[in-house]
Amino acid sequence: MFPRRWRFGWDRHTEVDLFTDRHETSAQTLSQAIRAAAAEEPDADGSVLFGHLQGTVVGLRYYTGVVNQGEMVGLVRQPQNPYDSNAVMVANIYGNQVGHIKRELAAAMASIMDRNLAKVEGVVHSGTKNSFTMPVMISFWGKEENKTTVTEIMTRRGYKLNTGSRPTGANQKPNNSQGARALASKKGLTIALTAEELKNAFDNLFEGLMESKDGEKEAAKAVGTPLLLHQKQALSWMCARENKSTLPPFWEKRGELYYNSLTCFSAKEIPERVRGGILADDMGLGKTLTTIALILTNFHKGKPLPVEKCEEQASPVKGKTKPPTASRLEGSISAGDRAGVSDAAAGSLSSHLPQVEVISVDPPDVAEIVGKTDKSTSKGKMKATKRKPSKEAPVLLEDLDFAAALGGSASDSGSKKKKTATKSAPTPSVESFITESADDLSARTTLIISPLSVLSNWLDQFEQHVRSNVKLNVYLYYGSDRNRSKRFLSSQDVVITTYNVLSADFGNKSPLHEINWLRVVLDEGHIIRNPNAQMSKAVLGLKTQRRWILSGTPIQNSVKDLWMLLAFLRLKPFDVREWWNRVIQRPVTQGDRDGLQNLQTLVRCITLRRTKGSKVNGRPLVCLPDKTVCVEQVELSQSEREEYELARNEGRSTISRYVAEGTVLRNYADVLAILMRLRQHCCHPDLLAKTSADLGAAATPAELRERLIEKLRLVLASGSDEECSVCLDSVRLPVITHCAHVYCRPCIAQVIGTEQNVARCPLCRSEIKTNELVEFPQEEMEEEKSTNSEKWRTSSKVQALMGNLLRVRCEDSSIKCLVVSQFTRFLSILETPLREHGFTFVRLDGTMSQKRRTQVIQEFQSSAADSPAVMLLSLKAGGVGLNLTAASRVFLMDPAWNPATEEQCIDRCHRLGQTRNVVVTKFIVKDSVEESMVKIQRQKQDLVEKAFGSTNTDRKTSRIDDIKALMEL
DNA sequence: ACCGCCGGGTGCC
DNA sequence: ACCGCCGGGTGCC
Repeated sequence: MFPRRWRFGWDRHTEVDLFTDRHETSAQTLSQAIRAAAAEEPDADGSVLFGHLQGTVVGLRYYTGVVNQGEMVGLVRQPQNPYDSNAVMVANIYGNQVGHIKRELAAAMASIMDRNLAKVEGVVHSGTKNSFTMPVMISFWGKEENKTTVTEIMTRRGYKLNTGSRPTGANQKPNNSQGARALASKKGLTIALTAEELKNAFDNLFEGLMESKDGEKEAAKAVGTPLLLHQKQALSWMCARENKSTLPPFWEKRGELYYNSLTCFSAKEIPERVRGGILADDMGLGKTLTTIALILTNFHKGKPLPVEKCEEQASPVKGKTKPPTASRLEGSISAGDRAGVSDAAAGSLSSHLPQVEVISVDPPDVAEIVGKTDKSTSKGKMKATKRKPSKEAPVLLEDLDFAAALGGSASDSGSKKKKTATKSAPTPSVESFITESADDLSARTTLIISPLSVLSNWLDQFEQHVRSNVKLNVYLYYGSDRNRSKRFLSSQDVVITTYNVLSADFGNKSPLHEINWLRVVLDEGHIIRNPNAQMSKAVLGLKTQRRWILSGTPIQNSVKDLWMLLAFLRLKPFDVREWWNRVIQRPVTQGDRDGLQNLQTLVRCITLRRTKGSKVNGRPLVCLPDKTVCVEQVELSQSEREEYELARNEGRSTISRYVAEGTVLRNYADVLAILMRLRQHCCHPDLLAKTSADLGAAATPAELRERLIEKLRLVLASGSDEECSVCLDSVRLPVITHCAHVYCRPCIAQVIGTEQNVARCPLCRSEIKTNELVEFPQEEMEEEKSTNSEKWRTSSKVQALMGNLLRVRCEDSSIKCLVVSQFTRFLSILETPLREHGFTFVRLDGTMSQKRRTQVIQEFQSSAADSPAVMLLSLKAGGVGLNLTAASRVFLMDPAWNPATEEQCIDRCHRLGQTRNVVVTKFIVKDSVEESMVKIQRQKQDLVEKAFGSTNTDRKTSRIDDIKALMEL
């Protein structure tokens, strides 16, 4: 009798769940259980298929979960099951239980699952209509080293793992490479992608994800800054993603059911929509502004956020001073403001005047509600909790935005005619609406989570882009005295905090995790890519209706990075790691084209990305001012020329000897040093001092090596831009091999890694080992800056630069200049004449701390009268993101091997935000190695443009050719 | 009759 | 479950 009674208990339990909250509790608890199990989900990477076997799902009649033909099911251990501690539950995608695995098999599986020896997965191919049992295909995946153990365990219990090819996924599609190849031969289908193709596919995954049909949308009136065309498109897209109830990718309606074509799962209820997405525009295209516009434009039901308007225009919002009237709100609002964020921002936050008036853009019902709730809360601020949907919801077609929202598409650009709105708003289909009942209209607040470093930027941008007469409640949730009142926070329009604060609060009665947000925005969302990080968990724990990720670089390393983003967006069913792994990650990493195709579809559906180069209707998103590049030939003085020729002849004879011997590559370090010396001669004689270590005759090969490496250290430490012959780009994280060749560490590591036996240097075929690679700081600290002005002397190139700088200053003293060199010591030399001629300047090189860099850039970018006019910039300093738009003249003091490096540098000022025409001057010494370098640069560019097909060997010989050409041999 | 066989009751873990 | 298994009813051909 006992078991029977217990079964009643179990049944009653589920029944109670069904009664109380069908869609929440029962499904939720199970899916939570699965989610919890999935948290331990091992990485699918590197797992191999051990084999598969047919099993049986029993007890179907006790559960409500149904499955379709070909549907993937989850196999979840149930150690607490009172009948059998080995129990394995079978559940569908939504976490609804389907049944159990038959006892004996479950026992075998349990011993494997509990010891984490394999990940066990199920697919149901037939018998889905059965009432009592159904067959299930069970496959075992895990680390290679566990394969025999797993096979043994199963064999011991009488289960044989089949290893032949078989359908692994839904739809009987092969998603492992063997299967794919086997099929390929039969059906002429695709074969697995190569690693190369895969990498390219990732790189391009996010490219060009502009949904062309989305039209544009004007921002609400409260947005003071006019949006650019592409920003209106983004706004339109974002509003549509928040308002329209399009099914998530791979879901389709089949009769009464919603069906997922990848997992073959179907459900009666509409899958939870992703209300939000990834805005992955390039930096500088205005993600922040677009987001601010979204907040103000798309409140509930597609209407603008009800904002109060200040009667008086008195508040000097743009100023840095705190308005005197701020006192009332100050106490509550600015509690955390001062924790290190700019005064200007804090000023704006508390600058709202008490006298308020509802802006009339809102339909009457909303206005009324605002009026009512106004007094119900403290101090005249709006509170949203009492807000309720108005039943009648009068449709005001005068409200273009709203009409557009009704029509399910945004307004045409510029078509402001009311009749357009009326016409283009056909009877809205139920489909295109938010299910209003499911909407919590009481949610008001947008929570923005950002890295600390850009926190102040948000505040600045709110201030800059929100009309100064609009009272937007923005609260900075930061600092030890931050206001943790839920009531207070959820009455704000916007709450901004950092990832660190969020994760510090998490699990600690965090108010942020109890509030029902209207919208959560993750700025630089790619930083939450590690699902195990506390930060990520804290982000996933937030309750919100709409979710956005802003990121210029959504994928940093691999597909894996994407999961966290999809999980945050709650993209069903991939927010559960198992489905993501099974349907996307594993197929993709194994090179399955369908998997990649699915991934692309997935990403495409939720992402908008435009790059600086993107075009809309054939026109670039943003028009940059002109850029002119000119070369200025520099003639060496007689004494300089003599010194140069001396060095050249010496070097030439050495190198021609190497060429004759065919040992150029073996003596590469020496060759580079010779070239370096010549290049330094072209700039300034004093550059040579430290790099002229004499090679001399070395006693032992080891000693020789030592010296070669030392020589290379000097070459690289001087800031020279050298090329890695693996990636053919400028070396990044340079390392020197024992044979004295320079590569990027990742590049050479890959070369060594892919070699089965002994790895050989790509340049000279010497044996190389990882532990023999010599590393050094990217740019070594300059030796004491003893370029004392007494011994200081000029050079032709210095003269040429100074002439230009003086001329520019004479013509227009507001023009700022970048002076760029590969040689940081050259920059030091240049400081003397700059000072002499009264130029204010700053310097940016690789040795500076991140903090100092930002400081310098800020100083330089300032438009203040006493801000620096010149920046001395080391060619490789800073990343690509550097913004130096204050400058409009660029002087490239010396040519780089890699023209792309120069381009990158120029792009730091010729980019979004540049208002002036940019003039670039390259100084090239006539009849010198520099001229030859320019020639080679051009050839390289041609090569790159003609074909990517040049192999490594081609490049190696061309490197020798380069050197011969440089020395005119 | 301490068996075989029949047929009804019953059924996940 | 159109099964297997259990256990009661039954019993030559």
